[in-house]
Amino acid sequence: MVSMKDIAKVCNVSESTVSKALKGHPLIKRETRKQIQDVALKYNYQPNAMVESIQSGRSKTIGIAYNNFYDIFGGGILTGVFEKLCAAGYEAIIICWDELVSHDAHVLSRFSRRRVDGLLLYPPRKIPTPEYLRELRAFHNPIVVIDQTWPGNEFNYVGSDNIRGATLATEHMIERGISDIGFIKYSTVSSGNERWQGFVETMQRHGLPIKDSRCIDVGGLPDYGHDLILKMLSKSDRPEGLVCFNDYCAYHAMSAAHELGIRIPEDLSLVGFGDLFMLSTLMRPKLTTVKQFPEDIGRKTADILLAAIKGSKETSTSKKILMPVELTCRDSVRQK
Amino acid sequence: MVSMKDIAKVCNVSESTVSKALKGHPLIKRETRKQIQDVALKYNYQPNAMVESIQSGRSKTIGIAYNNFYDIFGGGILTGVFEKLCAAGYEAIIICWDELVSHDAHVLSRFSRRRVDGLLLYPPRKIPTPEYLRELRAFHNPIVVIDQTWPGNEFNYVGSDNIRGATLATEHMIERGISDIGFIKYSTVSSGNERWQGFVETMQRHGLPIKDSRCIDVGGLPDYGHDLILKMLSKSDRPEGLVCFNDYCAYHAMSAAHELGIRIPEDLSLVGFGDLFMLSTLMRPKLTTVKQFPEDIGRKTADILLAAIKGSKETSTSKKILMPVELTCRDSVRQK
DNA sequence: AAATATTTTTCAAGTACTTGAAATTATAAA
DNA sequence: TTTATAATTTCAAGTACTTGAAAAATATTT
Repeated sequence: MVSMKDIAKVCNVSESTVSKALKGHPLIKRETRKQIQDVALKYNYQPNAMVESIQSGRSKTIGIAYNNFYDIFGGGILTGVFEKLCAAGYEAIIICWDELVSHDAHVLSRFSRRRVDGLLLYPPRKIPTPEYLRELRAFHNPIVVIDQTWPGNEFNYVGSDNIRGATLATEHMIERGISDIGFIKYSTVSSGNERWQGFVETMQRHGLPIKDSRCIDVGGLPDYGHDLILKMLSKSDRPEGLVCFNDYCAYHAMSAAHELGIRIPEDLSLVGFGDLFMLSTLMRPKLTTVKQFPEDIGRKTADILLAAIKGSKETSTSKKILMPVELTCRDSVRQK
Repeated sequence: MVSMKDIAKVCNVSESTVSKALKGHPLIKRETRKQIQDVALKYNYQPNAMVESIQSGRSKTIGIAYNNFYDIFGGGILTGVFEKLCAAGYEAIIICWDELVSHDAHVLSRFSRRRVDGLLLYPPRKIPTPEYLRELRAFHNPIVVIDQTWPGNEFNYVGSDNIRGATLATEHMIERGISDIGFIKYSTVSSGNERWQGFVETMQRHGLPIKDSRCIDVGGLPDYGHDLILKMLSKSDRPEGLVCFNDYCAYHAMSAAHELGIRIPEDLSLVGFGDLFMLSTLMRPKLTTVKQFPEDIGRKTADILLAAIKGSKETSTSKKILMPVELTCRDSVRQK
């Protein structure tokens, strides 16, 4: 790799002259500057970003603790995040969750050693452990958590407005004259509890009963609790409609219904959550679902993180952002 | 961030003593070493990886030019790549294709400035431009290209054995007594041409004709040429079977068939390529397809790149690796 | 106690730059 | 021609480390 030293030698000047010439310093004579810039171009000189980082104390790199690369929702988030990072001249180091926690030592040390300027957490659907929280609190740079929060969470947070989403889903069913509505919960994550809360509040507001036999919790279960769903639907006493924690649950509910000969939406209406690419439109019938905007979530997250990095010294209180959601009507809820 | 200087001050020794003590140098006295290590642990000292990089001339970072985060096949590749990188103590900087080429200047400069030790290219389905190739050739570190090659490609290459895959797909149809077989081509990428070649060779080997009216090329078309597929299938003179470039094409063929009331597999048999997560098993009927192993491709790619980085000076000839594929029989090809 | 050997620690230079101060060179005025 | 002024360029120190050589401290032998 060609360095400033090389250019200095070729141009017969000192390294500091090269340094100044390349950033257009006015103290350097026009012709000298021109010559140095030409030589730099000719040899395709690229400044060593790591040196700049050491000197400025800013690595212009953020760390992303990421669920996994099969996560289609996460893919949308990353797309939005990278768009903003690129525009700001930042790069990202991604470490997948399993690899992060595979070391018994410090979870964040790989990020610390690379001196990332900030941290973006998009963890898998798990409740944070105390050790992990302790490490996060000891981390000296800004942190934004996506899609997961917890009581007393002191970090910046960006996520979908889950309560509103569940409200939209439930009210849509009620509007279509469905009153015997069940819910597939996912209680091991915050978004799951928020969606459940939205469902409960909406049912109560409309004076509708919430029956235990129609609500199951598939949090953390393998295959999104396919067996549990099958069991609930195989009883003769089953709901007319099911609001599902997410599109995967809805998919399992739909295939369970297919197995049991239950027609959708005639015998059972379904609403999903997420509007995941390649999932909600591929199912037959196509899934009515609450649309989220992962790219917007990614962009917003990056904005907050970059702003926090810029104003590092100011002790701004942590931000909690709820991103809008929309109901996308397709064919899985019966007409009135 | 706590530095060696800080630890040296606390322990009342020089920085070089700290440096040696922390890497367990035997010249440092036991007690001194112990004390320094304890202090480092107490203050959670993390060495600055960028400094090590500058000194060693190895950034322990690779660059990944990546298609986009919605690519489910790419997700598998990244999973395999990251597994190997992590084990080798490497990190990766990912830049999505659109962002890479959005600068009119040097495409690879962002990687060069970060001094990546090697490059991994998983580009979108496009033929490389001459400028881009010129830049690649000028790049001083090892390069591995995934899933895309071209005549005279001088770089390392890892991809699925597309010819064999297409052969398996075509022979499966022939075995099931289907002889009027068409093909959905994707001629703007190398894998597309290889699959076409496998199809042609197999048909010829079995003495079966390849009819123009049954073969369409959807390379680069929006929506994987859905309209073209629809047009072909709406003629009364249509094939009994269609070998498709990939699962997306097969999906579009299937939904076109649904639109036209053509039954699958009774009236039309389909074989896809890829066995993409959430696609081939979600379609109804489930898709018979050629399974690829993206994680293995990722692992192999990382192995080759890391080996090339290690033995940088040796001028080993570039490697061309074809990864195995398998036929996964499901329900989209009619029984004999 | 002095000389020698051994152990332990520090110094200085290198990595690829940046930056303000100091030195050098060129130009203008006296 | 000397002096003052302005325009250029270089020096030196800093960033956070590593490394081999040199120095210092300690232990052993005579």
